Amino acid sequence: MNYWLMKSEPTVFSIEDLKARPGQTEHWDGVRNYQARNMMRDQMKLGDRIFFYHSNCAVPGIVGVMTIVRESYPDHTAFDPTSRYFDEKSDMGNPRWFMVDVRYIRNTNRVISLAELKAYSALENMPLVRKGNRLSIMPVSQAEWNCILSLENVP
DNA sequence: GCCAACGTTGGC
DNA sequence: GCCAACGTTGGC
Repeated sequence: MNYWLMKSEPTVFSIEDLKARPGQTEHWDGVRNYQARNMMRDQMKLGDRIFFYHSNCAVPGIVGVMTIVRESYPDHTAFDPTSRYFDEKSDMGNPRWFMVDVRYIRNTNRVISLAELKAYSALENMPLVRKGNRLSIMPVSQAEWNCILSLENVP
């Protein structure tokens, strides 16, 4: 099983939004970065665990855990001219962008903030805490996953 | 292939 | 709102 972290701006799509969806499941559309796409398309597998991260908000940080319930398939919003994610260069015969379906598992006991994550040397290699890195989807190692979960109950 | 201009991300 | 960092675009 692989571990991941996925970012979303809570004003656009929050963990509460995911929790409220039918089946607590939603497709993760709108990824328009090749590195992130490649990870979704080639490496994300059913059952993988994912940290849900709230970005661009008052307290950016990890807010919950979700899992993959459908592996990659074409992101249909790229074909929709009315979508903010429309990409005229993606055609249905040879889609450029992909997405996966994710399902809510749980909220973390508290928000594990970016500021806090930056304080742990065990996490210093995560793209998340590296200056200038803007990857919206990134792999998380087993050790990093365990480290982060262990912070959940730290007051 | 180079690189300047531009757009986006996302913390602060 | 600011701005640093980075990715993409397009002229040449």
